[in-house]
Amino acid sequence: MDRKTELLNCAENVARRRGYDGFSYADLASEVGIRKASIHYHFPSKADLAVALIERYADTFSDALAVIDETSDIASDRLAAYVQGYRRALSGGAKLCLCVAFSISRDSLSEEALAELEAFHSNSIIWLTKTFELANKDGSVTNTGDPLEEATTLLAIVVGAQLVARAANKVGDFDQATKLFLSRLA
Amino acid sequence: MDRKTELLNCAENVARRRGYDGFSYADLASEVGIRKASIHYHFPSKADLAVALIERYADTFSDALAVIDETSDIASDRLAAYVQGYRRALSGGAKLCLCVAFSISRDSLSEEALAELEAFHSNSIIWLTKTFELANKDGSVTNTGDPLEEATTLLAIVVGAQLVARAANKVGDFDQATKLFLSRLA
DNA sequence: GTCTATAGTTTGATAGAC
DNA sequence: GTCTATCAAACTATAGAC
Repeated sequence: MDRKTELLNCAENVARRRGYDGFSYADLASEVGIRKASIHYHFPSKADLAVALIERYADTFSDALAVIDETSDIASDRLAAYVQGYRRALSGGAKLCLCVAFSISRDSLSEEALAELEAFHSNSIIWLTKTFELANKDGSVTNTGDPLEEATTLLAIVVGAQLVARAANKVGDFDQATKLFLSRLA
Repeated sequence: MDRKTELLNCAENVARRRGYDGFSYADLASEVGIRKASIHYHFPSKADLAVALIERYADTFSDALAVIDETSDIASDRLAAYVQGYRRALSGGAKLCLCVAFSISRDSLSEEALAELEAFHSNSIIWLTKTFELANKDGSVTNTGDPLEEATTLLAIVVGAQLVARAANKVGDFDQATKLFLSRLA
Protein backbone atom coordinates (compact mmCIF):
# COMPACT_ATOMS: atom_id res chain seq x y z
CA MET A 1 0.00 0.00 0.00
CA ASP A 2 1.35 3.41 -0.92
CA ARG A 3 1.98 6.09 1.66
CA LYS A 4 -0.85 8.33 0.53
CA THR A 5 -3.39 5.54 0.99
CA GLU A 6 -1.84 4.65 4.30
CA LEU A 7 -2.22 8.26 5.43
CA LEU A 8 -5.81 8.39 4.23
CA ASN A 9 -6.64 5.20 6.11
CA CYS A 10 -5.07 6.52 9.26
CA ALA A 11 -6.72 9.93 8.93
CA GLU A 12 -10.12 8.41 8.26
CA ASN A 13 -9.79 6.22 11.29
CA VAL A 14 -8.92 9.06 13.64
CA ALA A 15 -11.33 11.55 12.05
CA ARG A 16 -14.20 9.14 12.54
CA ARG A 17 -13.28 8.82 16.21
CA ARG A 18 -12.60 12.45 17.03
CA GLY A 19 -13.93 14.71 14.27
CA TYR A 20 -12.01 17.14 12.08
CA ASP A 21 -10.89 19.41 14.92
CA GLY A 22 -9.91 16.44 17.02
CA PHE A 23 -6.90 15.18 15.10
CA SER A 24 -3.65 16.67 13.81
CA TYR A 25 -0.78 15.88 11.48
CA ALA A 26 1.18 14.86 14.56
CA ASP A 27 -1.34 12.06 15.22
CA LEU A 28 -0.95 10.74 11.68
CA ALA A 29 2.82 11.09 11.74
CA SER A 30 3.27 9.07 14.90
CA GLU A 31 0.97 6.32 13.72
CA VAL A 32 2.23 6.03 10.13
CA GLY A 33 5.84 6.39 11.21
CA ILE A 34 7.02 9.43 9.28
CA ARG A 35 7.59 13.04 10.32
CA LYS A 36 4.66 15.39 10.21
CA ALA A 37 6.43 17.69 7.74
CA SER A 38 6.46 14.77 5.29
CA ILE A 39 2.68 14.59 5.32
CA HIS A 40 2.54 18.01 3.71
CA TYR A 41 4.14 16.46 0.62
CA HIS A 42 1.05 14.26 0.17
CA PHE A 43 -1.52 16.75 1.47
CA PRO A 44 -0.25 20.35 1.32
CA SER A 45 -2.85 21.54 3.81
CA LYS A 46 -5.26 19.93 6.23
CA ALA A 47 -8.08 21.29 4.07
CA ASP A 48 -6.74 19.23 1.15
CA LEU A 49 -6.69 16.17 3.36
CA ALA A 50 -10.29 16.76 4.42
CA VAL A 51 -11.47 16.97 0.82
CA ALA A 52 -9.53 13.84 -0.13
CA LEU A 53 -11.03 12.00 2.84
CA ILE A 54 -14.61 12.91 1.99
CA GLU A 55 -14.12 12.17 -1.71
CA ARG A 56 -12.73 8.71 -1.07
CA TYR A 57 -15.38 8.00 1.54
CA ALA A 58 -18.18 9.07 -0.80
CA ASP A 59 -16.78 6.86 -3.58
CA THR A 60 -16.50 3.84 -1.31
CA PHE A 61 -20.00 4.47 -0.03
CA SER A 62 -21.38 4.79 -3.54
CA ASP A 63 -19.73 1.50 -4.53
CA ALA A 64 -21.25 -0.17 -1.49
CA LEU A 65 -24.72 0.97 -2.52
CA ALA A 66 -24.11 -0.39 -6.01
CA VAL A 67 -23.13 -3.74 -4.54
CA ILE A 68 -26.32 -3.75 -2.47
CA ASP A 69 -28.36 -3.10 -5.60
CA GLU A 70 -26.62 -5.94 -7.42
CA THR A 71 -27.02 -8.36 -4.54
CA SER A 72 -30.79 -8.21 -4.33
CA ASP A 73 -33.78 -6.84 -6.24
CA ILE A 74 -35.95 -6.75 -3.14
CA ALA A 75 -36.31 -3.39 -1.39
CA SER A 76 -36.39 -4.88 2.10
CA ASP A 77 -33.11 -6.71 1.49
CA ARG A 78 -31.50 -3.52 0.28
CA LEU A 79 -32.70 -1.48 3.24
CA ALA A 80 -31.58 -4.14 5.71
CA ALA A 81 -28.14 -4.10 4.10
CA TYR A 82 -28.08 -0.30 4.32
CA VAL A 83 -28.80 -0.33 8.05
CA GLN A 84 -26.27 -3.12 8.52
CA GLY A 85 -23.64 -0.97 6.79
CA TYR A 86 -24.08 1.82 9.34
CA ARG A 87 -23.93 -0.70 12.12
CA ARG A 88 -20.62 -2.01 10.82
CA ALA A 89 -19.30 1.54 10.40
CA LEU A 90 -20.02 2.15 14.07
CA SER A 91 -17.16 -0.25 14.82
CA GLY A 92 -18.42 -1.32 18.17
CA GLY A 93 -19.14 2.22 19.31
CA ALA A 94 -15.71 3.61 18.50
CA LYS A 95 -16.32 5.29 15.15
CA LEU A 96 -18.96 7.19 13.25
CA CYS A 97 -19.67 7.64 9.59
CA LEU A 98 -17.03 10.13 8.40
CA CYS A 99 -19.68 12.52 7.18
CA VAL A 100 -21.49 12.41 10.50
CA ALA A 101 -18.25 13.20 12.35
CA PHE A 102 -17.49 16.04 9.93
CA SER A 103 -20.97 17.52 10.17
CA ILE A 104 -20.18 18.89 13.63
CA SER A 105 -17.00 20.46 12.33
CA ARG A 106 -18.85 22.35 9.58
CA ASP A 107 -17.39 25.69 10.61
CA SER A 108 -13.81 24.40 10.28
CA LEU A 109 -14.24 22.95 6.80
CA SER A 110 -13.47 24.57 3.46
CA GLU A 111 -16.21 25.45 1.00
CA GLU A 112 -15.13 22.54 -1.17
CA ALA A 113 -15.35 20.07 1.69
CA LEU A 114 -18.77 21.40 2.65
CA ALA A 115 -20.03 20.94 -0.88
CA GLU A 116 -18.85 17.32 -0.89
CA LEU A 117 -20.52 16.78 2.46
CA GLU A 118 -23.84 18.08 1.18
CA ALA A 119 -23.52 15.96 -1.96
CA PHE A 120 -22.93 12.88 0.17
CA HIS A 121 -26.17 13.30 2.07
CA SER A 122 -28.09 14.26 -1.01
CA ASN A 123 -26.91 11.08 -2.74
CA SER A 124 -27.97 9.02 0.25
CA ILE A 125 -31.44 10.55 0.10
CA ILE A 126 -31.68 9.82 -3.62
CA TRP A 127 -30.75 6.16 -3.20
CA LEU A 128 -33.05 5.70 -0.22
CA THR A 129 -35.98 7.40 -1.95
CA LYS A 130 -35.50 5.18 -4.99
CA THR A 131 -35.42 2.13 -2.75
CA PHE A 132 -38.60 3.12 -0.88
CA GLU A 133 -40.28 3.65 -4.26
CA LEU A 134 -39.33 0.10 -5.09
CA ALA A 135 -40.74 -0.99 -1.74
CA ASN A 136 -44.07 0.58 -2.65
CA LYS A 137 -44.10 -1.65 -5.73
CA ASP A 138 -42.73 -4.94 -4.44
CA GLY A 139 -44.54 -4.75 -1.10
CA SER A 140 -41.52 -5.96 0.86
CA VAL A 141 -41.87 -3.20 3.45
CA THR A 142 -45.03 -2.91 5.52
CA ASN A 143 -46.89 0.30 6.07
CA THR A 144 -44.85 2.48 3.70
CA GLY A 145 -45.55 6.18 3.45
CA ASP A 146 -44.17 8.83 1.13
CA PRO A 147 -40.79 7.57 -0.22
CA LEU A 148 -38.95 10.86 0.38
CA GLU A 149 -40.21 11.10 3.96
CA GLU A 150 -39.33 7.46 4.59
CA ALA A 151 -35.88 8.06 3.13
CA THR A 152 -35.12 11.12 5.25
CA THR A 153 -36.47 9.40 8.35
CA LEU A 154 -34.33 6.30 7.84
CA LEU A 155 -31.22 8.40 7.22
CA ALA A 156 -31.92 10.24 10.48
CA ILE A 157 -32.45 6.93 12.29
CA VAL A 158 -29.13 5.36 11.27
CA VAL A 159 -27.18 8.57 11.81
CA GLY A 160 -28.86 9.25 15.14
CA ALA A 161 -28.50 5.63 16.22
CA GLN A 162 -24.75 5.81 15.59
CA LEU A 163 -24.45 8.97 17.62
CA VAL A 164 -26.57 7.78 20.53
CA ALA A 165 -24.71 4.49 20.64
CA ARG A 166 -21.40 6.34 20.70
CA ALA A 167 -22.58 8.79 23.35
CA ALA A 168 -23.84 6.01 25.59
CA ASN A 169 -20.87 3.82 24.65
CA LYS A 170 -23.30 0.98 24.02
CA VAL A 171 -23.53 -0.68 20.59
CA GLY A 172 -26.78 -2.22 21.70
CA ASP A 173 -28.40 1.21 21.50
CA PHE A 174 -27.90 1.16 17.74
CA ASP A 175 -29.76 -2.13 17.50
CA GLN A 176 -32.51 -0.88 19.78
CA ALA A 177 -32.93 2.28 17.71
CA THR A 178 -33.16 0.40 14.40
CA LYS A 179 -35.16 -2.62 15.56
CA LEU A 180 -38.56 -1.05 15.05
CA PHE A 181 -37.73 -0.12 11.47
CA LEU A 182 -36.19 -3.50 10.68
CA SER A 183 -39.35 -5.21 11.93
CA ARG A 184 -41.21 -3.62 9.03
CA LEU A 185 -39.03 -5.49 6.54
CA ALA A 186 -40.23 -8.73 5.00
CA MET B 1 -26.37 38.57 34.54
CA ASP B 2 -23.18 37.49 36.31
CA ARG B 3 -19.98 36.77 34.46
CA LYS B 4 -20.04 33.06 35.07
CA THR B 5 -23.48 32.73 33.50
CA GLU B 6 -22.41 34.96 30.66
CA LEU B 7 -19.43 32.70 30.02
CA LEU B 8 -21.60 29.59 30.15
CA ASN B 9 -24.05 31.08 27.67
CA CYS B 10 -21.26 32.01 25.32
CA ALA B 11 -19.52 28.67 25.67
CA GLU B 12 -22.75 26.74 25.13
CA ASN B 13 -23.46 28.73 22.01
CA VAL B 14 -20.07 28.10 20.45
CA ALA B 15 -19.84 24.49 21.65
CA ARG B 16 -23.15 23.69 20.02
CA ARG B 17 -21.88 25.14 16.75
CA ARG B 18 -18.38 23.67 16.70
CA GLY B 19 -18.09 20.89 19.25
CA TYR B 20 -15.75 20.66 22.24
CA ASP B 21 -12.53 20.64 20.21
CA GLY B 22 -13.77 23.49 18.05
CA PHE B 23 -13.69 26.32 20.57
CA SER B 24 -11.12 27.82 22.91
CA TYR B 25 -10.86 30.22 25.83
CA ALA B 26 -9.74 32.82 23.31
CA ASP B 27 -13.12 32.58 21.57
CA LEU B 28 -14.99 33.16 24.81
CA ALA B 29 -12.67 35.97 25.89
CA SER B 30 -13.13 37.97 22.72
CA GLU B 31 -16.88 37.58 22.78
CA VAL B 32 -17.47 38.24 26.48
CA GLY B 33 -14.96 41.05 26.53
CA ILE B 34 -12.45 39.91 29.14
CA ARG B 35 -8.98 38.39 28.86
CA LYS B 36 -8.71 34.64 28.52
CA ALA B 37 -6.64 34.37 31.69
CA SER B 38 -9.65 35.76 33.57
CA ILE B 39 -11.80 32.85 32.45
CA HIS B 40 -9.62 30.49 34.45
CA TYR B 41 -10.86 32.22 37.59
CA HIS B 42 -14.40 31.00 36.81
CA PHE B 43 -13.44 27.69 35.23
CA PRO B 44 -9.94 26.57 36.26
CA SER B 45 -9.68 24.15 33.35
CA LYS B 46 -11.57 23.53 30.14
CA ALA B 47 -12.62 20.18 31.59
CA ASP B 48 -14.37 22.04 34.43
CA LEU B 49 -16.14 24.20 31.89
CA ALA B 50 -17.30 21.14 29.95
CA VAL B 51 -18.79 19.56 33.06
CA ALA B 52 -20.52 22.82 34.05
CA LEU B 53 -21.95 23.11 30.53
CA ILE B 54 -23.37 19.61 30.46
CA GLU B 55 -24.74 19.89 33.99
CA ARG B 56 -26.57 23.13 33.27
CA TYR B 57 -27.81 21.79 29.94
CA ALA B 58 -29.12 18.61 31.53
CA ASP B 59 -30.93 20.61 34.23
CA THR B 60 -32.56 22.93 31.70
CA PHE B 61 -33.55 19.94 29.60
CA SER B 62 -35.02 18.15 32.56
CA ASP B 63 -37.05 21.25 33.47
CA ALA B 64 -38.33 21.45 29.91
CA LEU B 65 -39.55 17.86 30.08
CA ALA B 66 -41.31 18.63 33.36
CA VAL B 67 -43.06 21.59 31.74
CA ILE B 68 -44.16 19.35 28.87
CA ASP B 69 -45.62 16.89 31.36
CA GLU B 70 -47.48 19.67 33.14
CA THR B 71 -48.81 21.18 29.94
CA SER B 72 -50.63 18.09 28.71
CA ASP B 73 -51.67 14.64 29.87
CA ILE B 74 -51.86 13.31 26.33
CA ALA B 75 -48.88 11.32 25.08
CA SER B 76 -49.10 12.63 21.52
CA ASP B 77 -48.99 16.25 22.75
CA ARG B 78 -45.95 15.48 24.84
CA LEU B 79 -44.10 13.77 22.00
CA ALA B 80 -44.93 16.57 19.58
CA ALA B 81 -43.53 19.07 22.08
CA TYR B 82 -40.41 16.92 22.46
CA VAL B 83 -39.75 16.91 18.71
CA GLN B 84 -40.50 20.63 18.58
CA GLY B 85 -37.88 21.22 21.27
CA TYR B 86 -35.17 19.60 19.17
CA ARG B 87 -36.29 21.60 16.19
CA ARG B 88 -35.95 24.82 18.17
CA ALA B 89 -32.54 23.75 19.47
CA LEU B 90 -31.38 23.34 15.87
CA SER B 91 -31.56 27.15 15.62
CA GLY B 92 -32.13 27.25 11.92
CA GLY B 93 -29.38 24.77 11.17
CA ALA B 94 -26.67 26.59 13.11
CA LYS B 95 -26.61 24.63 16.37
CA LEU B 96 -27.05 21.13 17.72
CA CYS B 97 -28.11 19.79 21.06
CA LEU B 98 -25.05 20.23 23.29
CA CYS B 99 -24.91 16.54 24.06
CA VAL B 100 -25.04 15.67 20.37
CA ALA B 101 -22.16 18.03 19.66
CA PHE B 102 -20.17 16.62 22.59
CA SER B 103 -20.83 13.01 21.61
CA ILE B 104 -18.46 13.40 18.67
CA SER B 105 -15.78 14.77 20.98
CA ARG B 106 -16.02 11.81 23.36
CA ASP B 107 -12.27 11.16 23.32
CA SER B 108 -11.48 14.71 24.48
CA LEU B 109 -13.82 14.70 27.46
CA SER B 110 -13.05 13.88 31.07
CA GLU B 111 -14.49 10.83 32.78
CA GLU B 112 -16.85 13.08 34.72
CA ALA B 113 -18.14 14.77 31.57
CA LEU B 114 -18.64 11.40 29.90
CA ALA B 115 -20.67 10.14 32.83
CA GLU B 116 -22.94 13.21 32.63
CA LEU B 117 -23.31 12.68 28.91
CA GLU B 118 -24.40 9.09 29.38
CA ALA B 119 -26.81 10.12 32.13
CA PHE B 120 -28.35 12.71 29.83
CA HIS B 121 -29.18 10.16 27.16
CA SER B 122 -30.31 7.61 29.68
CA ASN B 123 -32.73 10.16 31.18
CA SER B 124 -34.07 10.95 27.72
CA ILE B 125 -34.74 7.28 27.11
CA ILE B 126 -36.51 6.95 30.47
CA TRP B 127 -38.80 9.91 29.79
CA LEU B 128 -39.57 8.77 26.24
CA THR B 129 -40.26 5.19 27.30
CA LYS B 130 -42.62 6.43 29.99
CA THR B 131 -44.39 8.61 27.44
CA PHE B 132 -44.75 5.76 24.94
CA GLU B 133 -46.18 3.61 27.72
CA LEU B 134 -48.75 6.33 28.26
CA ALA B 135 -49.41 6.34 24.51
CA ASN B 136 -50.20 2.62 24.65
CA LYS B 137 -52.86 3.43 27.23
CA ASP B 138 -54.38 6.65 25.91
CA GLY B 139 -54.26 5.58 22.27
CA SER B 140 -53.06 8.99 21.08
CA VAL B 141 -50.29 7.48 18.94
CA THR B 142 -51.16 5.09 16.12
CA ASN B 143 -49.42 1.80 15.56
CA THR B 144 -47.28 1.82 18.71
CA GLY B 145 -44.78 -0.93 19.31
CA ASP B 146 -42.59 -1.73 22.27
CA PRO B 147 -42.17 1.50 24.33
CA LEU B 148 -38.41 1.12 24.77
CA GLU B 149 -37.86 0.51 21.05
CA GLU B 150 -40.13 3.44 20.16
CA ALA B 151 -38.22 5.62 22.62
CA THR B 152 -34.78 4.76 21.28
CA THR B 153 -35.98 5.14 17.71
CA LEU B 154 -37.46 8.59 18.34
CA LEU B 155 -34.31 9.74 20.12
CA ALA B 156 -32.29 8.59 17.11
CA ILE B 157 -34.69 10.36 14.75
CA VAL B 158 -34.48 13.78 16.42
CA VAL B 159 -30.72 13.54 16.96
CA GLY B 160 -30.13 12.30 13.42
CA ALA B 161 -32.51 14.87 11.96
CA GLN B 162 -30.56 17.65 13.64
CA LEU B 163 -27.30 16.32 12.30
CA VAL B 164 -28.51 15.76 8.76
CA ALA B 165 -30.13 19.21 8.69
CA ARG B 166 -26.88 20.78 9.84
CA ALA B 167 -24.80 18.77 7.36
CA ALA B 168 -27.05 19.73 4.47
CA ASN B 169 -27.49 23.23 5.86
CA LYS B 170 -31.23 22.87 5.37
CA VAL B 171 -33.64 23.17 8.29
CA GLY B 172 -36.30 21.62 6.07
CA ASP B 173 -34.48 18.30 6.32
CA PHE B 174 -35.32 18.18 10.02
CA ASP B 175 -39.01 18.58 9.23
CA GLN B 176 -38.83 15.99 6.49
CA ALA B 177 -37.12 13.50 8.80
CA THR B 178 -39.68 13.93 11.58
CA LYS B 179 -42.83 14.29 9.46
CA LEU B 180 -43.53 10.57 9.23
CA PHE B 181 -43.36 10.17 12.97
CA LEU B 182 -45.46 13.26 13.65
CA SER B 183 -48.15 11.91 11.32
CA ARG B 184 -48.70 9.07 13.78
CA LEU B 185 -49.73 11.54 16.48
CA ALA B 186 -53.39 12.26 17.09
C1' DG C 1 9.65 11.18 -0.59
C1' DT C 2 11.44 11.98 3.65
C1' DC C 3 14.26 14.43 6.52
C1' DT C 4 15.80 18.51 9.92
C1' DA C 5 14.99 22.86 11.23
C1' DT C 6 12.19 26.44 12.03
C1' DA C 7 8.70 29.96 11.57
C1' DG C 8 4.50 31.92 13.30
C1' DT C 9 0.36 31.11 15.61
C1' DT C 10 -2.67 29.23 19.02
C1' DT C 11 -3.58 26.32 22.74
C1' DG C 12 -4.62 25.59 27.90
C1' DA C 13 -2.75 27.17 31.98
C1' DT C 14 -0.15 29.82 35.94
C1' DA C 15 1.94 33.73 38.77
C1' DG C 16 1.43 37.82 40.71
C1' DA C 17 0.00 42.89 40.60
C1' DC C 18 -4.08 45.65 41.25
C1' DG D 1 -12.43 39.56 39.52
C1' DT D 2 -9.66 41.15 36.07
C1' DC D 3 -5.42 42.39 34.50
C1' DT D 4 -0.39 41.78 32.30
C1' DA D 5 3.06 38.80 31.52
C1' DT D 6 4.58 34.57 30.66
C1' DC D 7 4.91 29.57 30.01
C1' DA D 8 5.42 25.06 27.70
C1' DA D 9 3.23 22.58 24.43
C1' DA D 10 0.78 21.87 20.29
C1' DC D 11 -0.72 23.51 15.95
C1' DT D 12 -0.34 24.18 10.56
C1' DA D 13 2.94 25.17 7.41
C1' DT D 14 7.43 26.21 4.76
C1' DA D 15 12.44 26.01 3.26
C1' DG D 16 15.99 23.49 1.91
C1' DA D 17 19.23 19.36 2.35
C1' DC D 18 19.50 14.59 1.07
